Amino acid sequence: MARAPLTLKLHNTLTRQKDVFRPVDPKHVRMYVCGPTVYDFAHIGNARPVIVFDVLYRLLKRLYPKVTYVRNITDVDDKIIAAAKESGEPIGSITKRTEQAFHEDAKALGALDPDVEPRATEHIPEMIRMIEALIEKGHAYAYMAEGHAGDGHVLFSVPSMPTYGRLSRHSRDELIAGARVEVAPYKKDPADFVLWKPSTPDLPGWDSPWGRGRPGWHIECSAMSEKYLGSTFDIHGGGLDLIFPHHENEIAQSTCARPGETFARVWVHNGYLMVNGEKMSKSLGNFFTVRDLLQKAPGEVIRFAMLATHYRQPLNWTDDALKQARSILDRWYRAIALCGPVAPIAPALDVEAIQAFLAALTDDLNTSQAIAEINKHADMIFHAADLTGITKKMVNFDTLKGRLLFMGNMLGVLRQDADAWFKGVSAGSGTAGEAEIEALIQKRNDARKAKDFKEADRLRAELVAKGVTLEDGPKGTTWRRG
RNA sequence: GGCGCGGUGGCAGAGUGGCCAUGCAGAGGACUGCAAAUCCUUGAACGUCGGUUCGAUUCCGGCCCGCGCCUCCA
Repeated sequence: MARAPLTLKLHNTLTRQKDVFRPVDPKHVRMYVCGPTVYDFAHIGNARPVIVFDVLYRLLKRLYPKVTYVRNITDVDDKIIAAAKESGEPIGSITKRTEQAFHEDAKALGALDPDVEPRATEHIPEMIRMIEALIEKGHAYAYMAEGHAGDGHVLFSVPSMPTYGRLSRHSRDELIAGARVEVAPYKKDPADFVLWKPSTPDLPGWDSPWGRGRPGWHIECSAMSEKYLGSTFDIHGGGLDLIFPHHENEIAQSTCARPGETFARVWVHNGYLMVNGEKMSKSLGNFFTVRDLLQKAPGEVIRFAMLATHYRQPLNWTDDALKQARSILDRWYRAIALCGPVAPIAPALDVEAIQAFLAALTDDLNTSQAIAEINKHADMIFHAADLTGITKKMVNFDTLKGRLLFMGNMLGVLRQDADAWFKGVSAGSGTAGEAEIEALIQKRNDARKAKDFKEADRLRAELVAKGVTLEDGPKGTTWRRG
């Protein structure tokens, strides 16, 4: 069979269209994604990019020999300071605890670890050096006026960069016209933004040429992406809401500090997570955390619900979406179980089912289409399992199973044993012990043998009440939770 | 005010200039003591008004509706 070439296409926010992805170095693809600010538990809006870029990471690893994925931890920020002030908990304790919680959540959602996870506080010298380079090149200025408000600020000079605003398609003039904030007196231009700000003795701070202070919000990503990926790299990702000002300002910092470099070539942004038709965000207060959700559903179900919608579409989070995610995963696990305990065979990638699946994923990460392809393949297994006699003997179930697992794993699901999936105690399932369940089933089967169907149905009802569903098959009775 | 996104069958949600999404739910049948699962069959959609076209849900324009960014946010 002719193997169709797999060309990855990604929607690039810079061009606002799907472009063929051409890495700077096809032997080594480099990607940076904005990670969490560690001051509070991750909500599911934060979880979306974690999952989306994890799928992209898995796909890139499949397509290229080497991938370096960097996701930062922002552990110095005014929101963290505010949280510490409010609760009285020391900053170091908040950031450490929250970072750990984030890692637990990411793991529960089936996300692979990034290759590098740099912390902002461990890269202050790199940031200071980049700010110095910007000042040298006339793209930044320090406001030094001892005793005056604003002393010790360093600002990026937006008018010094003619192409400022290309990513978000805002001109400097538009920004100023639409501005709803007062212009700080230490800014030369209303659009200028902070690279470095002074810290009072009670606040986290580092010595710098401009006195004791801390970095502005955007500089860490410029400094850390450069350190680990170089001044020009392939993909920069994050949520839609980071396009402006965060990513716009990163571009300004990085390209002005390193003339001739491109910084990120492709910008990939995931859409918002909505709840009741409104964007979910911490500032609106209409959010729930990944931890809360993990009490209601297994991480795999949450992850799947996230992938059922294309990553650039807004995703309205509902209980029903979770229910649907679970039922599709049930179907797939059922197909796996039907294949039997055979060892799955790693699939040839050029078979049609896999080609169609990969074609969907490489088309700007069309996970919805990819899921449809897996459904078709699951159907094939169900059909095959319904065959009888010689035609059934001709079916190679370990190959079919191998393909299904391959596709599932590309999406980061189907990670467990089918038996564990159906019988394991998980979030949202019943907790009756297996021995107790097996005993009731035995009693029911005795009743069935004695044709005491009234008693058999009573026992079934008892099991249903415990969250157990029975399936009587030719090989006996099997059960599952849910 | 400026910039931008979206409106697909009962629900969720892809996609396409002419034929199929996919899943759930629904209807009928097979199987089953009854179920569950599976199989077979099946109905159902492209906000609105114009334009381009042999033909538009798909391209273009107006309108209506919803949402977002311009300020901290994934």
